[in-house]
Formats: sequence, structure tokens, C-alpha cells
Amino acid sequence: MSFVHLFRRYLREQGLPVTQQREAIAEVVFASSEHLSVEELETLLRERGERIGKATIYRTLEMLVKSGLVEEHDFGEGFKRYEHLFGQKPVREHLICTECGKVAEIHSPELVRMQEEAARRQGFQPSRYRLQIYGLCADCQAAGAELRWEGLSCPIETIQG
Amino acid sequence: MSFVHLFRRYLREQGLPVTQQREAIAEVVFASSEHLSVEELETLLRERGERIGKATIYRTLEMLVKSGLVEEHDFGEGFKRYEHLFGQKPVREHLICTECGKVAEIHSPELVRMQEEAARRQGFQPSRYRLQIYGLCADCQAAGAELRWEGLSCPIETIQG
DNA sequence: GTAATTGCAAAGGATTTGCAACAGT
DNA sequence: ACTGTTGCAAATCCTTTGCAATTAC
Repeated sequence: MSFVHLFRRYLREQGLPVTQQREAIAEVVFASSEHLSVEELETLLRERGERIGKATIYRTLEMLVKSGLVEEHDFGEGFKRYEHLFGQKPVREHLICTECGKVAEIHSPELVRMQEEAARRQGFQPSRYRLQIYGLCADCQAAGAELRWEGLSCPIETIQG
Repeated sequence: MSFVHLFRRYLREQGLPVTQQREAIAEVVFASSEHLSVEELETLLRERGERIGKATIYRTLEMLVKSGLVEEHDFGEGFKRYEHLFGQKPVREHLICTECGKVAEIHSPELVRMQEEAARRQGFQPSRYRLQIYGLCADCQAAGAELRWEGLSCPIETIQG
């Protein structure tokens, strides 16, 4: 696993021990292309025969995030999810279906460029960003779901126009 | 407070009682142009002489969000913040300083348009969105702060291609 | 009057922390 | 050897929930 190697390098640079647990956690995180919750991570580790305490998982994820190799997400589920930044999809733009909870990704370099510009225009030096678009996925639209504005009509045009 | 009126209307439409507590909470939320936490909201209410339980605050905020008049934010602080959607700034694009925690806003209609397009291109019907850009604000740059990539060099260019 | 809300305190769920035993350098 | 980690359980933080007393309609 070449990405695990990057984490090992990071640990050494920081003078921190490279432990079995840290390697196992990094391997599972880098092997998955999903947005993993701590719960899911624990299950995957157990399936691999590793029995690692939750505290260690949290502590290692914190390091992975600090190292810049992994990113933390919050999709409003009440817990965090983690995703490594290497390999297939260097994307952090998410489409979140308010009906079924499915998360899809967008990849739009122009969007990224425009965001950076907008930030710089305000004297801000951007390092990373996160875009979440809520709405209905194609399937739920087909299934006849309605956007949930239970209240006053308040579509995107009104709010953001 | 004209916005409180909208909330009253929403409650009546839903056949729900308009209580003193609900009005007081709505007044404070609509009177502020900040991103309020429940803690802050409670303090503001107490300063106004209102003594309202946290449970009621949470329950009322849930309704305000459902009504479409208020939006919930999560800046990764471990708790939520709430912001009403009317009045001054119809914006939900945030610049978050990783050094001092300050939150600034962007307003960029082209960005909004481009995001909607990107979503629609994938068959997604967007309703609302949220953009968070992390980095250094102008002040912290001036104060000599460095972007906190404590680990491997991993700037925005590398990650986002 | 009736049905819904309030507020307290207790429960809940995710994450963190203290500390003795243990592993990495 | 020495410093830092692990893992458990307890603690913590935000948020939700149960229920008797209260309020809106």
C-alpha cells in the first residue's frame, strides 16, 4: 500500500512511533474509496482480524487528518466520515440527496478555480474547501419525491438569487 | 419584527400553537445577523429577560429550519449554528480561518449558477447548498501565520488538480 | 376543555480523556 | 531504558426524549 507509506513517512518526520494499529487503520482507510465512519472503520478492521479500540481509531484519524492525507466530512448525520485524498477521485464536492441520503460527487475544475478566485478576492488564502449541495437525486425524482420545503415556498432562486 | 410574522404564519398553516417561547426565540434569531449557537441564543434570551429551557430552543429551531426561514450550519466546532435567511445577506458561502476561527462570507452569483449547473448535469435537482473554504484570513496572513499543513506538503493545487 | 407545549432531568450518541499496562525507537 | 501508545472505562459535550405541569386555541 503505497499511501500507507506516506503516513509512515509523516509519523517519522514528526518523531512519532509507527505502531501496528496506526498502520492497520491507515491501510483500511487508504484501501477504501468510500466516506468511512468510525463505526464502519471498526467493522472493517474487525473483519480483517484486527481488534483495535475506538479511542485509538479516533486518535489515529486525527493524525491522518493533520497529515493532510485524509479529510474529515460531516454530512449532518450526527457523526463524521473520513476519506483519503489520493487515488481515484480528488474531489470534495458532494451532492447529498435529502430523500434517500445518497452522496454523489462532482468534479469540476472550473468550479474549483472560481472558488479560489472568490476567496483570494477577499484577501483570503485558501487551503481546502468543501461544497455540499442538497437536493433530490435522479432516482428519488423519478420516484416522485418532492423537495421538502414543508413551509413557505422558499426555493433556491429566492434564497440565492 | 416582520420576519417573526412569517414564522407565525408558518405555525398557523401547520395548525401549531404560537407560544411566547416560540416568538421570543424567533425574534432573537431574526434580530441577529450572526451564526448563532444554541448556547449563544440561550444567553441572548436570558439577557432579554426570557428564561427558556434548552429543549424548547432545540425544538423551536427545528421548526424554524423546517419552515425554510432559518438554516443550520456546521463549522466543525462540535455543535450547530443557526442563521436566518432574510434581511441583509442571502449567502451561504463561508471562508473559515483555520488560525483564528473567523468566518467571512462570499457572495458570488456566478459561483451559484455554476454549482447548480454542475448538479443538474448529474440529474440532481438542487435545493440548497453550502460552501466552506478553509484557509488563512488576511489578518492572520499579515500576522505571519502559516497554513497548517503540519505534514507532507499538500497544498490546494496538489489535492484538487 | 382538549390537545399541544414547556421544562426539567434523565437518556442518548459521538467523541475525548485519565491512567495503568504495553510497544516502538 | 525511555517516551509515547494502547485500550478500557469513565467523563464530556451536544442533542433528544419522557413526563407531569402548564398554556394556547
